[in-house]
Parts: sequence; C-alpha cells; structure tokens
Amino acid sequence: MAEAEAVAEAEPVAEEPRTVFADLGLSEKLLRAVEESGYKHPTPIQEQAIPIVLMGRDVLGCAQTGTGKTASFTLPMMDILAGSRAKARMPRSLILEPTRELALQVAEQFVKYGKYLGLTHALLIGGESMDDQKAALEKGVDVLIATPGRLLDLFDRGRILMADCKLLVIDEADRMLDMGFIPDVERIGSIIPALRQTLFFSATMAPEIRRIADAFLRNPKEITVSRPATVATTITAGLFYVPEMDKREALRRLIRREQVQNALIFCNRKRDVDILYKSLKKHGFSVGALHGDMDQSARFATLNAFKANEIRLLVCSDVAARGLDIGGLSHVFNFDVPFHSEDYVHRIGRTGRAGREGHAYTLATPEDGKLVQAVEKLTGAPIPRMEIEGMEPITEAEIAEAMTRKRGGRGSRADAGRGERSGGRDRHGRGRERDRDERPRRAAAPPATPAAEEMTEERPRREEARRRDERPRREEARRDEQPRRDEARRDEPRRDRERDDHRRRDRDRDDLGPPVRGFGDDVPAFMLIPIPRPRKPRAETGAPEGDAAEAA
DNA sequence: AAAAAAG
Repeated sequence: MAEAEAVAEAEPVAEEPRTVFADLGLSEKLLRAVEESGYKHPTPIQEQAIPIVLMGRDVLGCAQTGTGKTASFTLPMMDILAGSRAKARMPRSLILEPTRELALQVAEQFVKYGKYLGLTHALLIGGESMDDQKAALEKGVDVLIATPGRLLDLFDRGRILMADCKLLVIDEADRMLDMGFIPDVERIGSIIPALRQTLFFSATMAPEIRRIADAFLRNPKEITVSRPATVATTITAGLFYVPEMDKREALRRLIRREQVQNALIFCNRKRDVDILYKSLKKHGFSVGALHGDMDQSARFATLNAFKANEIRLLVCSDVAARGLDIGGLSHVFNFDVPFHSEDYVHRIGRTGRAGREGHAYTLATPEDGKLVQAVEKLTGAPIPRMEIEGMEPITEAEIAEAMTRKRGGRGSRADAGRGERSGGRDRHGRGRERDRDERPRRAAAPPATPAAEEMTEERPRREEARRRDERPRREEARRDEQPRRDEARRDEPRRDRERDDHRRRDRDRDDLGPPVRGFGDDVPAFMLIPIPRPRKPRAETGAPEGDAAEAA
C-alpha cells in the first residue's frame, strides 16, 4: 500500500548498497511475507523506526503518508505480538486511526504481512454492525484497529478489557487534533495500562501535538522523515478562476482536455460532493462519490471500485484528503479551494506519488481569492494561473474587486455550494450587500438578460413584501417543509439547468408565498409563529433561500 | 464554514 509504493519508488533512485528488510531484526516469517509482497528495501522511516520499536522503545514519528509510515509500526508490532495469544476480550495492542478508511488500510496490511504469524485483528469502526466486532473481541484478538468513537463505545459496553493492551499506536495525531478527537484519545490513554509502549505519529509537530505527545510518550525516540524530495517536483499545479456558475462546466472541460487516468475531485461540502457526482454521472463520466455521510458499505465499495480502476473519477470530501492510499493518481482536482490551506497540501499530495507525474488543478471563484492567497502563502509559491479554452477568463481586477467586496462572508450555506450563486459575475456592486437579494442566476444559461430582468422586477415586490408585517413570519413557517421539497427535486433526473430553473421558481413562489396551506389569507395568527427548532445539520440539503435571509 | 467520528 502506501508503504509498498514508497518502497518501490525508492528503488530506482538507489545508488549505493542499501539496507534490506532482513537487516532490521524482523522475524523470518514476517520477512517472507514482506518479500512475497515484493519489497526488499525499507523506506527511511521503516529503517529508523523498526529497530527502535523492536527494542520496546516509544517512538515519536513525524512523517506523512507515503513515507512508509504504516509498515514502520505494523511490521515490528507483529513481531512483538507473535508467539503469544490473546485472551477473550483482552486485546494486546491498539492502533487508533482518525478515519474508517485509514483503519481499513491498516487492517489490510495486517492481513498481508501477518499471514504466516497467525495473529488476529479486529477492525472497530463505526457505521458497521457491532455484532461481528463483538464476536471477534469475544474470541480474543491480538490487534485492535479502531477509530476512537467505536472503540470507546464498545469499551463502555464492557466488551473490551484493556489490561493486556501494552502496545498503543496513535496514527495521524495531527488529524485527530483537527477533527476534535483528542479528548477521546486522551480518554483512551487513561483506560489503557500506563506501563506500555506507545508509538505516536503525526505529519506535523505543532506545539499542541507535541504537548499531547509528551503526555503519551516516555522517553521517545524522535524520528523525522521528510517527504521524498521528488514528490514536490512531480506535481504540476494549476489554478483556474471561473465564475461559480461555470465550475461544473469548467471541470468537465478540464477532465476532457487532460489525459485523466484516474482522479480525485475534492469538494468542500458533502452536499456538493453529491451534486457534482450526479452531474458528472449525467454527463457520462465514470465516477463515484465518497463522503462521511454515506453508509459505510457504500464508502468501502466505492473506494475499492476506484482503487480497482472500475471508476475513473472519485468525487469526495476531505474524508479522502489525507492518508488514503490510492496508488498512481494522475490528477487531483479541487472543485473548491479548501477552507484550510493545509488541506490543499494534503489533497494534492494524493497525486504525483511513487515518482510518477501528477497534476493538481484547482477551480476558484473570484470570492475564493483570500483562500487562494492563504494556500500560496503556505506553499510559498503562487499556483500558476491557467485558462480553459472557450471559457471567458476572469481578470485579476475582478478578483481583486471580489475580495474587497467580500466583507460579510460567502453568503448563505444554502446557496454557497450549489454552484448557482450569483458569484463574482455580479460585478456592478449590486447584489452582494444582502444575501436575500441574490438571485440564483443560472449557470451556463447564456442570456444574462432574462435573469437580470427578473431581478429588477423581483426586488420591489419583495421590498413590499418585507414591509408587510406577517410576511417574514410566513416565510419562516414555510421554511420547515422547504428542504424536503428541494431534496426531492435534486434527485429528479433532469438536466441541471432545467432543474435549477424549477428551484428558482420555487423560491420566487416562496417569497410571495401562499401562506399556510388551506387557509388562504386568513391564517390564524398562531400558525404563523415560527417554531424554533434546532437547525438540522447539513444532511438536509437544498436548504431554501429562506435560510439565507435568516442567516443574513 | 466544513469535514471527520458514536448512534
């Protein structure tokens, strides 16, 4: 896997005689499995970490995926554990991973390299039935590979006894921190024996990470491995400024014009993953989707199909940004500029691996100017601006203007991701001041005029509506049923444009909206009182513009 | 502001 590749990649570069796995003190059985997988030479982190781990010492490893990090702890762990057996409910080691996919990847390595050792493992992750996991625990497992939530859940149900767990691996600690898992991880640290060996890995060593590491480790050996220098140079990056409404079209053109073998396409939001996925599918691309709201079987199935090259494109959220080991991606597309600039680095790091050439192309709207700046500041170099043939380029001036106008943020959640925000094209200083005034003018629909007319007509009507006392309350009363309606529409197999037109009409109707159904204009006052309810999380997609108004 | 993870 990652490690596998990293090992393979190191080979052609080799000039002087190098270490082989047999030099590291691993057992015969393990070496055989490693060799059968086709690897001879350990990567730098494997070379440094494996002997230390075998000595029983703690390790603080600063390394990213693709450096062979996983094997640097799985291999020696297996040798440490080999020879004795686990008792029921008493696992002997624990590996914590931030995402389910990563946990699965580690488990796959255990199967691959542990085949002659007769070690057992259990994969404790959410989204899957607990029964199998409980059964495995009951039989006794040597290695737990887990995400924090499910592990604690099972522990709290008394299915796991930690007394024998004397080897702990915390992988991707920086990501655990980002994802708010640290309290969970700390709790896990408190329920597992203090007398243990701990291996702690993180791609970065921010002060906060170091503090946590100090709490977990005893006199650790610190091992830092930088990415292979070749990686940076094998990625060709490019940045395309396009209006929000043209992003899907721009992406399609890009995909068609590039020699895309297989590509990840990142969106910032899960909803947009769904939307873009459907759109690409409709346009006949070989595509899958991956995000954390999908059920687990679909997540794994899609990922496997993608790895097996049955699907060429994978639209995903940042669940796939880090650590996922998907070999030989020709391209990474950022359909959105990531909110956090570090994520940019993680995302594009999925391509250009194993010494192969990679391409990382980012679509940005003029509103994304700030985010782009942040990315460029982090990477220390501007991303080369590129243009797409046949699409009107956006000028620097327009971008600059959008950035100064930006005060007040990106507009509503509701609008933001759908690719229909009026976006930077709204260049006459007009529609930006209030979200509620933004009309979702339609993407590729060429004539700007009808939409513009709509707007000028709309506005006075709305102003009037706003003045009326009961109006806002009516809107709110209707809001509750809106998401479901929009959601339903989203699934209609129509062309994007048509569909969005429908949606727009819906909203217009809302604004003047019939009040509560069945009462005409004589709605009892109490029915117009908005019912405060906790906002449903983003699963309720297609939130109406009403939300925007509220947010503003 | 969003994503991940426990249901």
